[in-house]
Amino acid sequence: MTEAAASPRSGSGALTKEAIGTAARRLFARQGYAATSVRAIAAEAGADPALVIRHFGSKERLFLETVAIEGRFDHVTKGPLESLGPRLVESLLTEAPEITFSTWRAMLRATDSDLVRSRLIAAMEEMFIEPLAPRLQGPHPELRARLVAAAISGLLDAVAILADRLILEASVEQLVDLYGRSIQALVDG
Amino acid sequence: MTEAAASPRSGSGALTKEAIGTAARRLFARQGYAATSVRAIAAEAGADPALVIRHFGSKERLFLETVAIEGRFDHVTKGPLESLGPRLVESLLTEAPEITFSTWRAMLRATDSDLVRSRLIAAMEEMFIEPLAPRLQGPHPELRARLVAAAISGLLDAVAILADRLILEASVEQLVDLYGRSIQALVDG
DNA sequence: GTCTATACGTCGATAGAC
DNA sequence: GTCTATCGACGTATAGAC
Repeated sequence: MTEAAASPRSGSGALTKEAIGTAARRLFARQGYAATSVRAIAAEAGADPALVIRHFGSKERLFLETVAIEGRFDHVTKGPLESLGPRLVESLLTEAPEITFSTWRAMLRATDSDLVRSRLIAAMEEMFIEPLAPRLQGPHPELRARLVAAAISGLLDAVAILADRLILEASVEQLVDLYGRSIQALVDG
Repeated sequence: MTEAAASPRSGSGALTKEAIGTAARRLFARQGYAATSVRAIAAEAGADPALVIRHFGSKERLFLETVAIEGRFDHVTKGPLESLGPRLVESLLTEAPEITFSTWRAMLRATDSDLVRSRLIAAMEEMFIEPLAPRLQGPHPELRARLVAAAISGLLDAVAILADRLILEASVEQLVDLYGRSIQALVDG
């Protein structure tokens, strides 16, 4: 009866690991990697700090298992090339944008870690470059695909890291039109 | 004669502060904020760890005083609008790019800190948005200026954070042509 | 197999003696 | 101005109780 937390807690076993994962996901998304301590995650999950390490090995691996990028842009990258730029921007801004933004924010800030950086690079390649590069016409298709990914990174920086008010408050239509057409120039080559 | 470091060290006073600043600049650029300890900076400068805090107040303030963005793009943003995109990209990739990249890397990863984030936002506004927004023709000039800054961020992410090999090994001419024209689409509106 | 208790080494930062 | 001693918090590890 002297417990301080609000989550499941002891008794079951594997439920604790899940509670730790949920707490970690929330805290990492809200405060980032460095500002989130293992002890804070444990407290939020109602578990002992040692259990966090016991279950996940390290704070770094907990982060990787918990803040995975799951963005699915297949339906965009497989669609018609002539409208790919605008559709990419629209998808980014309308399909669960809060999750996309907080994940980008957390991962990018944690790229001090080689493991996190590798994971982010792999995610970008899987989501954008691999599906896109083989489809692009004209010279340097892979380079152009990578520049499309760069442009996406920039938009994510603006909204998720720098929190650019004017961009955040602009209508999706405006951003799709302006930034989407800019990306389309890379797609068209 | 039992000293372990290679820099000035005690005797003078104000020279020590400068030695600490130099060491901090180098270590922050090489390893980033989180991975660089106050003790490591002190060791590199041949000074006592307590002096680092004594002279700069905190690790955070030392970072801000030492890893300032000094990028000067006035000569680009004041030049002819019809070639601004390509000239921005060329300037970014040819004028002391290592310093630009390492500074971007260090600051972006440290945006957990409100102070660092504010400083980065201010630098982006001062370098790109303020000189650009009043000059752009057509609708939503400030929004478009901010999207230009976003595109720049994306290119910096690709080379400085994700270390995209294909982009890093591409010729400046190719990148100026491809990404510069993409940015130019934002400038032209 | 979970979990608790405890500990180790390092961190940023401070207080106070030289 | 500089250094010594120390603080509380951190990530991590382990020994041993349930």
